[in-house]
Amino acid sequence: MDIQNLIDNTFTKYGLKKTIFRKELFKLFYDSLNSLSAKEISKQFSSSTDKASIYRALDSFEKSGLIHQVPDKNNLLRYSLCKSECKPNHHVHDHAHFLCSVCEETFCLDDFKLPTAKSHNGFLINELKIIMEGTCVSCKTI
Amino acid sequence: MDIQNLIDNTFTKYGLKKTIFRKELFKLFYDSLNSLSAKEISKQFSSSTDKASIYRALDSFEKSGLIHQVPDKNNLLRYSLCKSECKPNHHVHDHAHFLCSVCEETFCLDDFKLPTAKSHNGFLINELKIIMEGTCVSCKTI
DNA sequence: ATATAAGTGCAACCCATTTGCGTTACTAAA
DNA sequence: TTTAGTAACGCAAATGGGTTGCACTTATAT
Repeated sequence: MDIQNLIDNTFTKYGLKKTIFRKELFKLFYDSLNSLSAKEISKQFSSSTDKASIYRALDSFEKSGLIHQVPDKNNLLRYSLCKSECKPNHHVHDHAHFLCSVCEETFCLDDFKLPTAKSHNGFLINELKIIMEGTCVSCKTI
Repeated sequence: MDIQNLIDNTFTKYGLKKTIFRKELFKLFYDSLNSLSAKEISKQFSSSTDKASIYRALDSFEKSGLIHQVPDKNNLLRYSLCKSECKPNHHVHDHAHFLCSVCEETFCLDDFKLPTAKSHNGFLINELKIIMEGTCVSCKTI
């Protein structure tokens, strides 16, 4: 499925209007290797694009299962494109995240799978995250 | 070692002045089962205690290895008392953290140990965190 | 005692994110 | 194709956690 069809299908499916801005925002995530923060997104659009629109679009994309929040070194809201397994209001993320201390990028380590225990000492576990910090492959070799 | 001696020893050791506020702040952590945010701390002191003093105290306690930052559901700065293994500028935290979705408390799961791998697919790992979300023991039984 | 430096309170600031509101522009139904 | 309904928009103002500058206070060492 190419990106235009993907946008058409998903936007229709979840009642998202196909505005120019939202279509381009989705494409930005689609083309991006890593994650994006509101500030980084803002730089990709003209200055007339309001930050409120960006935050609202991110929020509704997340609710539709298109993108998911990833951790950020500076506690910013930061998102990545979801895999196809994600559904509205039910994200499936079984991988660890890596924060690079040098370039401050966040990477999804898709092959680092998370433990699946559902409880520990009486604590009921709904969600489990593994967040690593260190130096990413690219920064290591500079 | 009782708490007064503990305060005397540690404060002296790390050049922290024994002011009334900082001694009471330390005691608050010492007496608290879980973690504390600046806002929660603020409620425990008179309104003349400025938030800047709280943040500065938290910062210097952390640098001295007395408390460590723990994750928070709402991205607030949140701290817990350290175990004795922590040293100034060198925290040793090999346990997972649990965020309760009901009471929003953060718990240290001291017996849930972290993996110790130093690298993954060329990514160099300095630090690894495991953060669980769900329902804590107390909230489960309500 | 006195000097020094850590700690305090106050006010102002920073900056990411949110909210209110009136307007615009998709979309679906007539 | 027109039209009504509503998602999304832009703008401005607010919110709120955290920080900073500065003058004043207080603990501590000599």
